[in-house]
Amino acid sequence: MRIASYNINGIKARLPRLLEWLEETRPHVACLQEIKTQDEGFPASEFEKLGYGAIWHGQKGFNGVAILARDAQPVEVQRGLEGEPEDEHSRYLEADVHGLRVACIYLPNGNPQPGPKFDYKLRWMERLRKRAAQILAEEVPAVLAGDYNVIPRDNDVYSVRAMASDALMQPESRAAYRRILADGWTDAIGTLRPGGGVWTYWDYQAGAWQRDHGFRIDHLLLNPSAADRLSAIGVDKDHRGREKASDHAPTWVELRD
DNA sequence: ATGCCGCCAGAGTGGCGA
Repeated sequence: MRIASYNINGIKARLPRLLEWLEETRPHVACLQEIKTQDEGFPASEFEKLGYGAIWHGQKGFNGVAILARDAQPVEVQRGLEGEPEDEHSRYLEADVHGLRVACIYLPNGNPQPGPKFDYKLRWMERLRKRAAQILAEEVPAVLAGDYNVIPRDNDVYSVRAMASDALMQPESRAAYRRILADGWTDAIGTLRPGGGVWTYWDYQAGAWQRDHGFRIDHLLLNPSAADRLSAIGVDKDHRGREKASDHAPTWVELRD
């Protein structure tokens, strides 16, 4: 079973590319981030035509997450994270589907740092950690998939120096990420590719794609029962190189049945 | 040092977020 995470950077602008990717790769579950649409604008019928059920948590203009499932309807468990009732960003959606608990995550970027956006990022990570701990206690196979906006290690970025002051690789961001892992989550790609060099994002600017100036910020975290079933990981890198592509590439894990 | 892109308001372009 393949579970993919894909920051699509606008579902309206990306729809042909997204449908093409679904048809070509047929993931069992696809977690989408940055759909950038209100709930009314979500093109559920387009996914239905391809045999995908969906749930979504939209927002006007930016953010927004969705979970698609092949030949199944995800059963929503939670939307949003507890801890800040005034936080209206649509960044978290959780469902049961295909015998798994799946969370779709769009973690705050946090730039510029230092500043209120960075503080929000760190608070959001602690709120996520609390929810993740509750999921661990349920002991169902679980995957936390999304755009974490965290570069976990120095070998997950094309240039440490170029990104040194970025919120994505500040020590505080990395420490918060490591705390989640230390609770019992396995970073699937980090674990199967300890040497690094796997990118999931290439900026639109500065010819980053052509120069292969990328980094790894899209992660799939597995609880122990899911990690026991991990058989492969991958990045659908060729989709990043197509016309009108997202700046992220689809990133996935394969779990044994 | 800079290079892009999607979305919004509101009808040009500029602002925001990334």
